[in-house]
Amino acid sequence: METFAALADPTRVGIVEALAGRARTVSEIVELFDVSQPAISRHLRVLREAGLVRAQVDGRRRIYHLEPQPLREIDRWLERYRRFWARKLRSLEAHLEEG
Amino acid sequence: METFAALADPTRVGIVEALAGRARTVSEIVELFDVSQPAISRHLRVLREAGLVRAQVDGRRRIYHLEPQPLREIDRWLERYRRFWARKLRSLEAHLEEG
DNA sequence: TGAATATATAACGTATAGCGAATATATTGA
DNA sequence: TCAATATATTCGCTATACGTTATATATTCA
Repeated sequence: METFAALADPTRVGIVEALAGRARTVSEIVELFDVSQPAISRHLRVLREAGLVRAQVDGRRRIYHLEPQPLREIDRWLERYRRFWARKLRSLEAHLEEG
Repeated sequence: METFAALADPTRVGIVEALAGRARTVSEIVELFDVSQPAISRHLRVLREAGLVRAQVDGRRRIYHLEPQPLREIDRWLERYRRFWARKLRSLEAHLEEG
């Protein structure tokens, strides 16, 4: 899953979180982080290639939007593991009742 | 989230998936992939440090188990984004009805 | 005890990631 | 048209990731 690699960098996770609030231009995103504009553009490229964001061209600006599909795929991947923590919770409960 | 970085490598995702079936020794895991035993041990270390697996010592063997907690944190992180794809689905439905 | 087994670590090479500075490419507006 | 603005790309650097081979550390068992 390329999505995990795209989210492996904390700045990129921050960008995704910022775009969850609302769409933003590159300049707006640059203001949020303590890295240069080229570095942000590179992060945006990685996110774009992973399908996590989309750029809407508006004159000389690019308005970046969140694309939830890859996150949804992670959600589906996690399905298999939900029973694991359900089991953990049950055994924790059993332990508490017993103690 | 360190978990994303731990899952950024396909071999490590494969190990997590294998351990979802059942706990396994290092040798068993090595058999599943086309990389050397030291490479697997390194991947296991990354997964261990991210809290995704736990090693139970059994003589000279280590039995690796899945630890679901970090995956559960991803699940909770995704919570915020669920409304995004719900919205997308609604607008898709609206589009279909209209068309 | 000593050979075999299971796993981890060390050492080293190469590829890739991430950064800033400089530069290229559009686009806007005076 | 030309300067300013917005963004992307290139370049060069350093750090880190991942792989293999070699080796270290336990542990088992004949």
